Amino acid sequence: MVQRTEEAARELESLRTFLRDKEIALNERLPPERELCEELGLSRGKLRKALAQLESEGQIWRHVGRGTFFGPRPVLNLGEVEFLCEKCRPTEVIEARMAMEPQMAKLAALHGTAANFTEMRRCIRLCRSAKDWRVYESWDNNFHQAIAAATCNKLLISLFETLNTVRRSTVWGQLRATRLPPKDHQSFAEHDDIYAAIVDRDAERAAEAMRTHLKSVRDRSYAPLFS
Amino acid sequence: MVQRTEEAARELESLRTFLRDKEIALNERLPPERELCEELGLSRGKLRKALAQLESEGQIWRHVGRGTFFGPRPVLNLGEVEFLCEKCRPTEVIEARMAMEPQMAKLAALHGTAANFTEMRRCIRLCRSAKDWRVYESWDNNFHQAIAAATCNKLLISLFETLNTVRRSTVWGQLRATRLPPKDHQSFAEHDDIYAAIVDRDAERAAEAMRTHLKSVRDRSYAPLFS
DNA sequence: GCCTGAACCATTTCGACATTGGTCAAAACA
DNA sequence: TGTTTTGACCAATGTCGAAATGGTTCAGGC
Repeated sequence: MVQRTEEAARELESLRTFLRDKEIALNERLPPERELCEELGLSRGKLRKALAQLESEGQIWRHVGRGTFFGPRPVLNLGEVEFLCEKCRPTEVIEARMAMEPQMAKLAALHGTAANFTEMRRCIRLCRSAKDWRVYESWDNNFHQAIAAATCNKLLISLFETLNTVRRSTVWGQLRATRLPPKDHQSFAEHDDIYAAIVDRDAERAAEAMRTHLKSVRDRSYAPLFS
Repeated sequence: MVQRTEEAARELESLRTFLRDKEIALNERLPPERELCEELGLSRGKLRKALAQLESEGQIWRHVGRGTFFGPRPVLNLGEVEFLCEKCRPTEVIEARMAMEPQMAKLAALHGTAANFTEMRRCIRLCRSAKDWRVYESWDNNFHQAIAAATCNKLLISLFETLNTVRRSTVWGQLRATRLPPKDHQSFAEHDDIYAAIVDRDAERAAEAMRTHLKSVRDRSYAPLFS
């Protein structure tokens, strides 16, 4: 039994080193499974197990007929989002978030289920334990997405996914340029406040906590521009 | 000169009667220009002039490589919107509107330009003068879209277009079933209030007026269900 | 019992070709 | 001379079939 898990771990590691060495870019498609089998000297079954592990970690995503891709799964059709990304100034993104997210926090406090709260806790926990700014960003994203899910309103969820995708692309562009520090203790406390208000079913407090958080994010993001 | 305009008018009328007699459905593609030329016995130039007139009236829309279509131009990719229309309950649509539109009214009060205000006035005027519930709905839509445009935030505008398209489809379904009266004096006054607050640059009052309007719409739409 | 390899499936991508609205210039017409 | 028609061309889109891809199943082998 130990033999088997050890072997699986080695296969997983060989896949990870492949991604690192080949310097696969974000959203880039990696070779089809059948080619990767030969390249890594694995059977397709073994390879698929390793890929499944990476997928569960959110490192890659797969789609029948399209391929396997590096990075988080895009939630929406890329065409429109690319269009929006090009046309939007970063200030527009934060303005849109400040318009939408406090209202969604309200609805999350009103309609959220226990499962939604569990997911929020998970995101907060993994946000805190992130050793890398990239992983932190990912779980921060998931936290806000979890709040959207808690509204139990499919239309709002879909709208927020679009907003979030645009946000992610612009933020990532910023991060690559400015190399922000990966850990941000202020955001941790603010996330806690938002979560507490939602679980308490206190809609107004949830909206206010979200507003405070977004203001804080905005000031931190754009303060360097004026200093 | 009179001869020529008379002739153009006759060609335009023959095209209108064609649309009526063939009972072209909403969003249906009508025959390509080259076929229509033969069918109506017009040269392509004449036909295109008549088509341009209908397009300027908003009756049809055209796109290179796709064709000419009956009805208002869809503002977004239909695939996602159709998906959302099927999956959304009407209560979700009004909930999403109550979350987004008051915030957008705020931003419209802050960032709106004179051109935006002129467009809002036009929509309000044409809303009042509408003799048909279908036309009324159309200009009501345009009014809310004008408010979105006044935020000067391309991302929010795009998000609202999606919301508005979903709303339109569900509202149209309702209307066809329940045959609501086309004129609604309460909405007229509410539109005026929203417009006045935005022009006064009073963000909070604009949001409150929008909230009042949406509550009123919600109560009128769903009151019949509980009576 | 488990792994392997191959085959098969549903979905998607890609390329070649036909179609369509937009445009222009020469021909035909008045 | 001025206008309209006609045909041709262009860029963008739809169409359709072949190839590619992830997901699944199953017989064969260790």
